[in-house]
Amino acid sequence: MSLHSAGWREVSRAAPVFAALGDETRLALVARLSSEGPLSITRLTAGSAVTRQAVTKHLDVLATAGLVSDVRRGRERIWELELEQMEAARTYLEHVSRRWDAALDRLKQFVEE
Amino acid sequence: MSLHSAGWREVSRAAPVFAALGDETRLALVARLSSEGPLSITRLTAGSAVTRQAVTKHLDVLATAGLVSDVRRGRERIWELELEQMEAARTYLEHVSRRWDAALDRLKQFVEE
DNA sequence: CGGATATGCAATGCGCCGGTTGCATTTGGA
DNA sequence: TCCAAATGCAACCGGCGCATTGCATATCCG
Repeated sequence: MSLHSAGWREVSRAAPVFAALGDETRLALVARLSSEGPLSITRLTAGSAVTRQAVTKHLDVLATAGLVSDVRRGRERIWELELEQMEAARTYLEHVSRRWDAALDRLKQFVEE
Repeated sequence: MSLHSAGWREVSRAAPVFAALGDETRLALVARLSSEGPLSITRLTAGSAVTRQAVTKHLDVLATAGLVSDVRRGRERIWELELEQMEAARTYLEHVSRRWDAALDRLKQFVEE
C-alpha cells in the first residue's frame, strides 16, 4: 500500500476544507452566515469575541478554502456562504462511512467462514 | 446578536472534529482505515509519508476527537474507525446547508416584496 | 533464554496560526 | 467639503502543532 491509493487526491482536496472548519471562531462565522444570511465584516465582528482584523483573517481563510465569498457594496464587504465546498466535505464523510461499513462487512464474512 | 446564539454549543463540539480531519496525514489515515479495515500502527506507518511516532500522535488526536478507537492485541495496537463523530460532523454540515437555504429564501422574499 | 518485532516515552526544533495594535485608505452623507 | 463609518495593510508576538531522534519497554517465537 502506497501513498497513491485510498484516494490521496481526494484527501488533499478535502483536508483544507476541514481545516478551515476546524476553528471555533471560523465555524461560528459560518454558523452566523448560515442563519442570518449575508453580512458585512463589521456586523460579523459585533457578536464575535475577537477583533475585526481577526474576523477578516478568518474570512480570508474560509474564502481560500472556498467556503465563503465576498461582494463589495459601497464601502462595505458583504460575505456569504458558498455551499459547494461544504457539500463536498459532507459527501466525503459519507463516502468514508460507506467504505467503512463495507470493510466491516468483509471482516465479518472473513471471521464467519 | 451575541455569542450565545447560532448554536454556539454545537459549534464548540463540532470544531475539534473538523480540526482533527483538517490534516492531510490524519485524513489519509482515516481513508486507510475506512478502506482496509482495522490496522496496527506499524501497518499504518508503512504507506504513510511520516514516522511511526508521527502516526501515533495523529492517531491520538483522532482518538481525542472520538473518530477512532484502539484495541490491544498482543504486542500490537489495532486501530479502527468510530463513525459516530463523523456522522455528527456530516449532520452538522447538513444543518448549515439547510439554514443557509432558508436564509436565501427569506432574502429572496424580502427583495420581491 | 535471547533476538526480533511492536510500541511507549521524552526532549527538541521550528514554522505557522490566531490574535492584537497602530495607522492608512476609501466611501457615504449632511 | 469634512467627518464618520467601513475596511485595508503591516508589523509583531506567544503558543501550539507537526515532525523528528534517541532510548526504554513489552511481547512473541525459535
